[in-house]
Amino acid sequence: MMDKEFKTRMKRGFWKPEEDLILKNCVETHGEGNWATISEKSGLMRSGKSCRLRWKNYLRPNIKRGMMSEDEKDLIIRLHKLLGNRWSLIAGRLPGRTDNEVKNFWNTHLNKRSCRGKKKHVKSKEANSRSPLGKESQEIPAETVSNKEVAANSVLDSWIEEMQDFNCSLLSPLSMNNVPFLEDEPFIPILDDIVLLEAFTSTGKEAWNEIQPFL
DNA sequence: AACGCTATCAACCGCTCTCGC
DNA sequence: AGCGAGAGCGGTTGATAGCGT
Repeated sequence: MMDKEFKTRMKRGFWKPEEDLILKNCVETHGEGNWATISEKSGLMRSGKSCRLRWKNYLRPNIKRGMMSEDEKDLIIRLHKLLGNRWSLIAGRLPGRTDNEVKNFWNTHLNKRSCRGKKKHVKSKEANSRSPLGKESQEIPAETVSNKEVAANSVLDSWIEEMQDFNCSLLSPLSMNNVPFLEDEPFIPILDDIVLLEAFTSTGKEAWNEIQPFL
């Protein structure tokens, strides 16, 4: 266990390449998950949390860096629609992508769609709020939506429509209170992760066949 | 060229969850 | 069953690169 003094001496901020190397070696030695041990034994003066984050987001094998592909973007939009801000769950569907990366990508590239346009009219510090999630409720003025955005929205809309049709017969046990399945978040955990993946990679009817045994 | 503004992303914070005792 | 410690998650912050004026 770490004492108070040790905690206050913890190093913070950006990681150096040599620190990455030490952490990598330590994870190989002590195993992924023993972050308190790794933090102490590495001598990096980094908290277990910090070590875990660095490993998970940058040093772990098979991390994919760079631009998101169109497929990945599409999947993020779809999954976010269903799961909300459950970044780790969404990232789990994108091989090589981390929750932090997906979250940043959503907040910068995808979520900005909903607040663009307003910036054309309101150029103030308020418009550049550091709280991107708060922009979610803002409306897109029709005249500022580009063709690309229209296309992206139409893909999403068609998918939502498909899912809504599909949900006509897919109601949660709470449907007695007229709560539609997809809007009822507490029901989602009933669906196994793998089944959710299947639901996204197949058509509605196929997904229903996959899900049914679990209900 | 200089300055201010904006976008991006790595990292931290605080809360919740899980597990062992 | 209750408690504490550690791990995990989502929200937020801060540094900085890039762009526009």
